[in-house]
Amino acid sequence: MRVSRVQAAENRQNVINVASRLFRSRGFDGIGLKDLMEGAGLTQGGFYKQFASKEDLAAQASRRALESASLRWSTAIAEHPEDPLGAVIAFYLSPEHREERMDGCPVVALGSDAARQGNEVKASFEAGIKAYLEILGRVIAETGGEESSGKAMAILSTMVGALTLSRVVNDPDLARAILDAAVKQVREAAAA
Amino acid sequence: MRVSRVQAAENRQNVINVASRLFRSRGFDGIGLKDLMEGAGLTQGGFYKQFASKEDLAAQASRRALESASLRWSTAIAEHPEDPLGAVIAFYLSPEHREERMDGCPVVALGSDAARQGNEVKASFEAGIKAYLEILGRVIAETGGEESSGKAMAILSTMVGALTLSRVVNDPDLARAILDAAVKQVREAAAA
DNA sequence: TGATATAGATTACGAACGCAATCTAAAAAG
DNA sequence: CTTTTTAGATTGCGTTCGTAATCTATATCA
Repeated sequence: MRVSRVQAAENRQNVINVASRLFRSRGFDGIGLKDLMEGAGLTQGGFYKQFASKEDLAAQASRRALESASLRWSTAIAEHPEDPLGAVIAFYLSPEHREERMDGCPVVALGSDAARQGNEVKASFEAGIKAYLEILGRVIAETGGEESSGKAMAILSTMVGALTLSRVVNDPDLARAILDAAVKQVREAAAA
Repeated sequence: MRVSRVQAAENRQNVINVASRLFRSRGFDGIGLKDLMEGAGLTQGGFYKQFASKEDLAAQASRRALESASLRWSTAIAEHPEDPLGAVIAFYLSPEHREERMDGCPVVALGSDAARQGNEVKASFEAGIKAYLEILGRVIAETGGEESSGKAMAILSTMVGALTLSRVVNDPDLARAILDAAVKQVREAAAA
């Protein structure tokens, strides 16, 4: 059945939102177009009226996921203006974030997949990473010394790496120790 | 055709070695059993005489990849006993390693895929990560202060995260800046 | 040494699933 | 009312993992 123009646009956005979560939880190759569309309450048939290809959707879903992720950073910071860095660390390097693959950071959930994708997907990630870095750079500029750009890159690296490592080990104690070690190093690096 | 016992064992090892490289370059879901076996000069049919399932092979290939990776660390350190940390950094955080997905660090090449796999695959990663941490811990103990265990975790996080980030962006300058920033932070963290 | 059982490999097959394209019917827009 | 746009069904074709039947050279044992 057909729906109104605004409805169609709404459906399209819904597909992107659903895909941004399903890709994160199962990987780009881990879910097919059929399940993807059904997850949005539609059927596979209409897919190619909305997207050029699966990779097209992957690029758009990646952008959406990264936008929502950096929005989460901004929100956390706005809620704790007295300790912005602590606010970001508190949720990013938490055991909860470790379990929350579907709604968590797309760089960790899809990083190694994204490295194998085409330029469109990478462009989405690049934009999102730049947004992360800008936010981090502002937070650090207030706190510590200079060269906040490079420092932001190093801190983001530590955070992404720690969450990645914590997810690929079985031992929950080791996972937690890695996150804790990262918290400590990020604090020290930001203050230096 | 049937081959000798030692030949069969050799073939088996060869499949694991080939898989450890092909999985890294295309992802666990990015390559099928047919291409995997053909890459080892065999055919798809015999696969289940050697492995219980695709995930079984994934677990064994992951272990093999991580063993070869930490061997590379040890070799680099042995070649530069005067600056072991610098030796590891020099190749791990290099633009060459960024391009070299097929033979590079499996944590970066397969990290987000591995997080979605079962316990066997994760066990392989956990063992490899512990090997990384042990090597790093020894290197740091010589160089800087105490609490080398947590420090090693933080440093490994930074290295894994930086290489991951450098691979998911298109801009080569940004990729390089991220690696350089990580080099700096790792040096400082180790000396602290 | 010679007969036999069997491991290792091959081809073939099946059911499910992948992405993509085409066609249809219907509703919205003009 | 006519044109456009859309959801959805259907179809096509390749590929996926896994199983089964077959073949043959190797181990094993008499």
